[in-house]
Amino acid sequence: MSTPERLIESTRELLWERGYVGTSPRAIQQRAGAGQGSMYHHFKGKPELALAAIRRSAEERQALAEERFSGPGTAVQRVADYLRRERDVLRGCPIGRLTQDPDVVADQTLRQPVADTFEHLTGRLTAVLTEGQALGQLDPELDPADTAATVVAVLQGGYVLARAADSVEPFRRATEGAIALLAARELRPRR
Amino acid sequence: MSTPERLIESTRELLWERGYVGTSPRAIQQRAGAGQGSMYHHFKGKPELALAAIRRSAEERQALAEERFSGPGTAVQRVADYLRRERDVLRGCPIGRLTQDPDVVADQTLRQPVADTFEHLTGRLTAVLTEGQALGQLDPELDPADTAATVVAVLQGGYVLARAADSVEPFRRATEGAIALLAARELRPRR
DNA sequence: GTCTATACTACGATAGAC
DNA sequence: GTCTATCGTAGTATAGAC
Repeated sequence: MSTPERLIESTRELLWERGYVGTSPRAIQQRAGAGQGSMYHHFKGKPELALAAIRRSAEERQALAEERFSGPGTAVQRVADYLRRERDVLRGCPIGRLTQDPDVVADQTLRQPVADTFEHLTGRLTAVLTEGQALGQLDPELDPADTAATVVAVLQGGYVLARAADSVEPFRRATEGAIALLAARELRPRR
Repeated sequence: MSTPERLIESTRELLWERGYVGTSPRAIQQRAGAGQGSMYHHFKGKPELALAAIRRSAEERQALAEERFSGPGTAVQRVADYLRRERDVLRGCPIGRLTQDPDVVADQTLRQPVADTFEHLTGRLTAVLTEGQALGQLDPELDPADTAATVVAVLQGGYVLARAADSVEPFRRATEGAIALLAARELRPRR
């Protein structure tokens, strides 16, 4: 891997683990096996490097979600698949994490990819739910956009609860609870 | 207010705004209007001060939640009241925020009050839902513990979405979506 | 109790040699 | 492109005077 590439990847890992304030240029260089001068040759500084890292993580996250949304099954099944996807729950969400970083949230440029990711996620979920209603799988009374936001929030909140408890159990409960609530709104296929 | 008191309050504010890594003894002293020597006279250092601050915020949070849970109304109404409580959404949750701080999560002593808060919250919500079932207000098929975790997660995730979007709108959608899902499980009173 | 002085490390970056 | 030197500021604390 090239040096800029290694720097970006190291930054991604560190942002995930320690956030923006907790990530120093020094730490990035060490993890990337690059020197001081090397880093500042390829990037203007910490903010520029962080932006590259955040953008990449955001794209990755959106692609990962897409895999599940475009899978087989009814609307509820696809949402359930998304919520049950294998996740490294205790590590938390590399994107959601950044919302707790005042320096990221305060900087329009750094916040944008984070905002985009959640908008994209919510939008795709809304589409899945709307489609489910159109196919007669799902109660038409359900508000797709609100419900989509609920699903994404359960996921993000599940990470929070899991890290607080140092256990995946609350995450599992939260997601299964949401799936059950959603499943209750499924319609029987009329034949 | 006494000096130790002012130091704790300043630490609470800073932990909320900037997290553990982002909060320096210097900043605490300045906000509290206390000198270097003064702070180290009353507290051994940053971790001890943080512990006092986190404990206080955790207690405050639990008390605030209790107000809603012990209010009037059906189970669903009380949960809805809790979710709709006035909140400074864009500031985020002072407790949930700490789960993104690796130094807090890694330290058993600092993490404990955070874990306690969410356990207490989930436990009380579980009780409210169980009571609702016992009173015939709520579908007995609903799993109270899972659903309680879902509700707390929606709240925490709602903060994340709101901060990402720099808008309270996703928070509102997520909570209203959850309330609607829950309301659909209410039973009509038989008379 | 509070203040000032002092200490050492890390942060975040620039300069200039190679 | 990468390295080393250097820089000024902040982090986190201790020591000792008042």
